[in-house]
Amino acid sequence: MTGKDTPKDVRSRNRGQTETAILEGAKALLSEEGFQALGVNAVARRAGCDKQLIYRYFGGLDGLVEAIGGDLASWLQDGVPPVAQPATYAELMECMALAFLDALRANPLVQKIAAWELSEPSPLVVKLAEARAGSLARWIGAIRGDLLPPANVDAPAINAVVIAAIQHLVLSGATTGMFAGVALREEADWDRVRKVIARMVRSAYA
Amino acid sequence: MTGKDTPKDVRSRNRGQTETAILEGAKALLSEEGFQALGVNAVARRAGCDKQLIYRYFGGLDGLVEAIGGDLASWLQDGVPPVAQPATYAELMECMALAFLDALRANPLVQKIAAWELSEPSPLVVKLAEARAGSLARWIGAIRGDLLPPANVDAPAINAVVIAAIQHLVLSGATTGMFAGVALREEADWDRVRKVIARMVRSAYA
DNA sequence: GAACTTAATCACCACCCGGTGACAAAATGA
DNA sequence: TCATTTTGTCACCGGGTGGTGATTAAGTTC
Repeated sequence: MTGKDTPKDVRSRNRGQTETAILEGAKALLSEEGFQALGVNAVARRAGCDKQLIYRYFGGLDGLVEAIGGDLASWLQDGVPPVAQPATYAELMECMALAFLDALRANPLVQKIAAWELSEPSPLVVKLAEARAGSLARWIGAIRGDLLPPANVDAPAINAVVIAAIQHLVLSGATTGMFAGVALREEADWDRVRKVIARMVRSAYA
Repeated sequence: MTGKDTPKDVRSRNRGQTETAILEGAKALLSEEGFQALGVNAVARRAGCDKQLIYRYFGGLDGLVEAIGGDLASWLQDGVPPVAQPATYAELMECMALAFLDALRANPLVQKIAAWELSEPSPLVVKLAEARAGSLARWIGAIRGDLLPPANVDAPAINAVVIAAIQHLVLSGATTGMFAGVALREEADWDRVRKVIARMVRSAYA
């Protein structure tokens, strides 16, 4: 312990470390304040460093957002427990819809990104949209297995409608706590939604 | 024609006129550029007057947004043709859902306001949300007539899910032109969505 | 025509934003 | 020990924003 003691000071002056500090700061800021607050100055303040480093290490906000998109690739695989493989495609999609609802509800970062996509069609955010869509598609493909949808229904469209409804209800619940007169705050409210969605998915594939 | 000719000059220097110019300018700006661009300076530029007048006549942006909300009260009644009264509640809701889809798709102003609600829970925008929700509730109440939903289903929740799906698909279509791998650009794409939604509403109330 | 009210404009403020260049300090290598 | 590269900080610029007097110009009334 002659020269290289106090290892916690080593943490400073470390590029990789500040890179992750910036990235995590940006993700936290986006989660908590929304995309409106995602600026160079705000991220730098949050990460506790100078904004110049954002330009140096990420090439500006664009690159930083792209990095966030990269982290987003597997947000579904992690949180969702391995579902017991159901017998029919209808059961599978019902269970998938409910899992998606809980996963999205527990992930404010993805919520804010989804809201961002609906508000700003800038090319910057299109990258994020593609990342999220790809993650969703991969997730569905992974748990689908060899089950096939009934031949006489438009399964992709049905799934899009179901996912759209879930996404919108979760976003509305997070902001206003209501939608179309239905409360979306307590867990009982969400049980109500779960019941209806399960019923609709089942009957749509019947 | 001694003194009061050139009546087009009279249009200037008229308070009511510039009030509506400001209000219409704000609505147009919101429709075309989104809520991010809705600032005092931008509205004044658009309306062709000084921003001071916004503070004088509306008490700032808040009052102006409130005025927009007031204009929003009857956006559904106007655009929707009087529906031929159907026989069952399921038929009624199916027809209402499709009418809502077209009405929202044709109204970029309401689209932008809906996106605003999902991105910013500020009290300013809550007023707008309430105005929109009230308009929706009144519209449904007006065309419901004496039809009652089946007793064994949670009709409000089902309707909320349907409206949420429609709203989200319309917003996604307007910005990214896709959702969950399903294209939302051509009219054929929307026919696909219409078919699926009609089918799901019908089966949900069966 | 003069006094007064109202509509509209202008000039200005502090503040925050994104972005950049110059500079200090720590590590690295000879 | 000295030179070089890397990491980090600071100061500054132009420009846009929300917000507020002070001022000018057009109607209105007597």
